Amino acid sequence: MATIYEVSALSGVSKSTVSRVLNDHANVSEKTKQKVMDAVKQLHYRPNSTARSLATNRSNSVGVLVSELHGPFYGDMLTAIEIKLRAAGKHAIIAAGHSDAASEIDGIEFLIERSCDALILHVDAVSDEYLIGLSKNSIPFVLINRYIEEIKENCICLDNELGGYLASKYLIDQGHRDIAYISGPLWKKDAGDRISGHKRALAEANIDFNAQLLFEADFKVKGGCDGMSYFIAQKQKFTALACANDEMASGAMKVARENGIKVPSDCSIIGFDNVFFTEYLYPQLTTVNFPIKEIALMAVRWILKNEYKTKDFNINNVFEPTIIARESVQYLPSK
Amino acid sequence: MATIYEVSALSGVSKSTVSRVLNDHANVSEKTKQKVMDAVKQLHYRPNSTARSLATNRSNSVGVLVSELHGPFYGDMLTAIEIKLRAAGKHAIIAAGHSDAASEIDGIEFLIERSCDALILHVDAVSDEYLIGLSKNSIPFVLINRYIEEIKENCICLDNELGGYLASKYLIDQGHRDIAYISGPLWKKDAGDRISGHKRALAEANIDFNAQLLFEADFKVKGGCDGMSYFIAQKQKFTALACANDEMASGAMKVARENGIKVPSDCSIIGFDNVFFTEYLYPQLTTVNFPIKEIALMAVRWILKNEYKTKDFNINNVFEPTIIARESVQYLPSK
DNA sequence: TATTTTATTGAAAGCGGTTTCATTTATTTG
DNA sequence: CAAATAAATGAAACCGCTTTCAATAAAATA
Repeated sequence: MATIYEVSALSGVSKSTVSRVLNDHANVSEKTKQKVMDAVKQLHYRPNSTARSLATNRSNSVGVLVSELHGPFYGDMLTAIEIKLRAAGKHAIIAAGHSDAASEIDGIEFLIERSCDALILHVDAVSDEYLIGLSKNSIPFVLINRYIEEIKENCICLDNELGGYLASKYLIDQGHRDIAYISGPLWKKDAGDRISGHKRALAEANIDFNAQLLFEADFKVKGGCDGMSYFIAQKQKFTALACANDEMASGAMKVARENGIKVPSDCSIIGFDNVFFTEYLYPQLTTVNFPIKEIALMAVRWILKNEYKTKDFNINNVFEPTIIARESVQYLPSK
Repeated sequence: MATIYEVSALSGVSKSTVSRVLNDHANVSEKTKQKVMDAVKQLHYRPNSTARSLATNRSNSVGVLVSELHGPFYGDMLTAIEIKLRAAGKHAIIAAGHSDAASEIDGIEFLIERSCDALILHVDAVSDEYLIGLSKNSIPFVLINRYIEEIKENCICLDNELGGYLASKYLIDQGHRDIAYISGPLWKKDAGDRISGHKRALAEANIDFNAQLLFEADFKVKGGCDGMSYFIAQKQKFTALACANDEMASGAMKVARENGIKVPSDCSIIGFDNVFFTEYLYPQLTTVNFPIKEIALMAVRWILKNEYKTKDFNINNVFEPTIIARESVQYLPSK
């Protein structure tokens, strides 16, 4: 690989000048600029990004830490991030946190050590305090899908409470009053918010919250299966089920089917997130849209604005969920 | 951030020695080693990875280029790669190629420019020649799910032909003789191999290949829908359908259902890849297992062995697919 | 035309490490 | 105990680029 020295030698100018040409500095005559560009082309020269980083104290890389790399949700998120970042000439260094505090901290430190300029974090296990502390550090970061009052400027999230509310309100509007709920792990902020919304909708319709109709699961298919099995075993009456995410909804649907419960005629089900495969379930899943792409893009804009001072983007910190009505919820005529 | 100079000053030894301690070089006395470690701890010193890269000409980062970042398939792949790489202290820089030759080349160059030490490529659009050329370059790379004779040492893949064969053979063994096939884009090597396997299975059972029962699609859900619609419109008789991947199979199942065709009683369907959600479809999809995690891990081992000379791993270049029997294929009694 | 200004350029000093080579100190060996 | 050998350390060069600062050349002003 050719270095700047060789370009300098071949073009007959100092490397300072070569550097200037390469970085579009003002005050370089057309003539020398041309000489340099010719040499660059002839030598197939490409600046060494490491050396450049060392000199500028900028790595042009942003670290992305997500709970998991697989799963329908994160894929869309990473895609959006990668496209936008690359278009800006930056790149993504990724790491997974696995929803475990130690592992998440480990991941964050790993990324910092790799001299990322900024971070995009989708973490749930790590404490608010840790993140608040991190914000006093020099490395800027955005938090996806998590709201912490003290550093709210760094948060880009969905209004999960509203999403939970909308989902249950939708069921209520369809005539349901006995609504079971499968939640995510309650120590996770988003899971907590979603169920709060659920309760608000119930309260608003004067429906008492029945703890028997709540099952705390894991946001995974397995949890949905377990939840539905639990409700069936409980012999509680319910005509609808709200799930805190689509994966659990698909698990619940599966178990319902195995137990001869028809969806939606015997039991309506609503999910949350609107991941791609909800459309291919049978029946197609009614759910709450989580505009993850938009949120991910906004996170990148935040980075571009705050770290790379690119343009003065408008940052929208909170996104609103909406209902995606499909087939898994049915109108229940009042008796 | 503290630098090596400060550690040197505080511990009272030269930075050469500090560097030695940090890199576990032999011939450093216990006493100085201790002094240095104390200073390191006191200053919360962490070596600057950029400077280190510049000096060693190693970035400890490997570039990962995949067609897409989303989709069930790539998620599993990235997860496996990230975990293994991080455990080895390396990191992944990711980029997407979007199954477009220009974009893939762009991505590869982007990664090279970012001074990755090695690359893991999952590309389909770029030509064999380009990759063969690249192999003469200095940057080592592994190719996932693609076999090119000239650089077969760099290829880690599934025996797609065998997979295609097994799928159709399985259908035939279940008594089917009128088998429709929805393939991926035929210019893609894996799609081509899979259908070759299909044809081999047909030939072996003395079934004539019927071009009317072939539909070339896009490996996406949409393609599966289109394929099934096409076959229905054609009014061709078929009792089973093999799809070149699971996403298309799910699309086909959906359209079948919408047209009152019962799966598997009216039509058996088999997929390919065994992505996570196949289990949650209704009926559960019978498919061909693509051990993507194992393949991804093997790719990392390849990199560790060939670029970082870690251990002398055994490299397995070709993996074998197996049938995962679930509910979507039914035995067809011969009349 | 002499004097300022301004536009171009180059030399050299970093950026924060690693590594070679020479030197000093500690150990062995004869 | 002197000489030879091995172990431990430091000085300085280097990795490839950016950037400050000073010097030179060109253009503008008086």
